[in-house]
Amino acid sequence: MSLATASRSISGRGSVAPGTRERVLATAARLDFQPSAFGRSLRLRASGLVGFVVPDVGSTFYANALKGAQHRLEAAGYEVALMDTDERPEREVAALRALAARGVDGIILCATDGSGSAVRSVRTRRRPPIVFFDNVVPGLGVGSVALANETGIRLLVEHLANVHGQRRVGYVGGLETETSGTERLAGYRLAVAAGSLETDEALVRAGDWSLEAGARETEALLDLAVRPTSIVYADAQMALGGLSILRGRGVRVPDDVAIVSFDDWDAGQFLDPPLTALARRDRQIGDLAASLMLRVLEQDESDRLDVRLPMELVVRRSCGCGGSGG
Amino acid sequence: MSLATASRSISGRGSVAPGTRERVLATAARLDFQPSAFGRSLRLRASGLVGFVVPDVGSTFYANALKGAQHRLEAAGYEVALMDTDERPEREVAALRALAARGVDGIILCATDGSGSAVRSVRTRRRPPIVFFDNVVPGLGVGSVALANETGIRLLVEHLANVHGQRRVGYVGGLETETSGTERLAGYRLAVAAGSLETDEALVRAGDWSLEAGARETEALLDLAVRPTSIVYADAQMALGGLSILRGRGVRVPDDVAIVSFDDWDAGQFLDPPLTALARRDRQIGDLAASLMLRVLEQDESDRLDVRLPMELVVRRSCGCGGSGG
DNA sequence: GTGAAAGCGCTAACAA
DNA sequence: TTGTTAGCGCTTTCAC
Repeated sequence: MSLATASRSISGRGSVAPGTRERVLATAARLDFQPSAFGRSLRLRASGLVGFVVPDVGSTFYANALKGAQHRLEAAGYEVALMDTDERPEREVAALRALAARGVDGIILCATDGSGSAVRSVRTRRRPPIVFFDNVVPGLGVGSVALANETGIRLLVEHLANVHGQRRVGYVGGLETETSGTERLAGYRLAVAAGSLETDEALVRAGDWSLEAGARETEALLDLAVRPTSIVYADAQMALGGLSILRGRGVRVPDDVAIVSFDDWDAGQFLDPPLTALARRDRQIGDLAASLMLRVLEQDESDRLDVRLPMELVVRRSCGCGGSGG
Repeated sequence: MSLATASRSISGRGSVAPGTRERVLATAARLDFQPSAFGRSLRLRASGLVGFVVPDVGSTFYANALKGAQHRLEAAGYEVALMDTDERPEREVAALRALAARGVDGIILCATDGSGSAVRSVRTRRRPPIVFFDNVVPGLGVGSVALANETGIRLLVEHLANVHGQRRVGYVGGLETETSGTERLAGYRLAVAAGSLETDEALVRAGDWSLEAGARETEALLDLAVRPTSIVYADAQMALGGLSILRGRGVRVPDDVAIVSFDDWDAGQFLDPPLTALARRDRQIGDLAASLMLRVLEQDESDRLDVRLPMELVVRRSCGCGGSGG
């Protein structure tokens, strides 16, 4: 019984007599034999590995997106190689290089550098296909999945304006190096223009998604000669940071200042006051990104696909509604 | 110029004339050459990869532990291969097998199956060293890092008893297939006994760490002929679930029922009421687990090390204290 | 249906 | 210092 037959029996390719195969499988089991991925990948020039690159796995959004992608990919026989860029372009470059060296078959990437210069700067011999998610670099990669950032923020602003008659709405944004940041900002501006709300550039603050930034920028907003009567936060972390400042300063929410935020999450309903926010399907975005990748890997599809996931407004009390949660 | 010289120049091992090396490096850069990890690992019989296996990356605790481990390992030139078991022993087995096939140099494992039968059932030819974290299988592996579960819960119960005069304290526990579950339960029983509190088995409920379990078991506690006057939750998710039930039933917290919980996290202070809980250093546990792993991988240390991270009580208002947060 | 042999990309031992 | 060679574990022609 030769090496070749053993290989055929275990991999299932090629033809082997049923009896022989059984014998091979039995001894393999007895010897705790597992084919080495190295030899296999080396020979096959494919690793069965898909890279997944995010700015921060510590964020539940990315962690859950990862889970979604992992599930889908594992079902298709792939494993995922995770890289965390810490929101730093240099680390993004390093991650991309490392994944290429590891021979991944594809990369699902949340770009930290929206201009795409990080991605473009990485020159490697093998260039695995890239699916962007959350932060998209236009024109690059074989597809993308992202949230409907712009319409999401518009939903928020329009709710404040139309339902609560808000005219002076502040905005605490995320990083503008990321499309999730620029698109949300664009959504704010569009909504403000469309609703003829007050357009004061002092109302528009740039944060970096963090609790601290939320606190800092909220303070800036409160220190304005004329305060906003409501604030839109581009993510939940910053809303939390803002909430702590508002509370610390004795500002009543929503009576003095109403607040709403982009991300929703489990605990939103338990805050004081319960937070009006946009719900997203964390896992779905990862799942979709994985599906796009598999489409390329398995079906060889080459037409690019760009998916946008709609957001749903979850009304609670921080916007001024009397609603649920209490 | 031969293959060997090129290899030596790039890997930095062996001696090469400075001029030659420079020339090699230059052309390598020009050709975007990267050594293939497959060939390298195959030859070296080492992958530079460490597996990291958790029950749920979606949980911020594990996600941050992962980040901590990743940082430490990357600094030492390793990459991490993440696996998510979804809290299911079969998946733990599958993950362990997959990692072995991928040739990881070591595995950092949060066991889902505290009995260790999952780990033990995995027979592979190469057996990478295992460092346990969070959930430990006693006697297995080369080391472990976990939280001081028992003393942590005691801190909580003792605070309720000594500061707030609580005598009838309910407990909503986690999975008892995990050491984090059994140890926390043990801590509760110890504290109850030590403080001569009411020992009614109906007060002790078993959950599974989830929001839903927290809600369900809290209902059971409220439906008791004689309600507890306070509840200890073994994690924050369940505390959140409990909070929603308490609120829904119009039970005042902390006046009617005081609550405290094991995990603390960013949003704890913004809840209504702010949650008294135990703070942990999420990333530190991952970092430590990685250090233990590196100790084995790099220094060949063979004496096992078992580390317990102390917990710190963060007093807010849900326990009955008048403290900060509002 | 089965076996022999070549080769994927790399490095280490040895020879020059 | 540099080159030659063998072999890590696997799969796949190509004979048989």
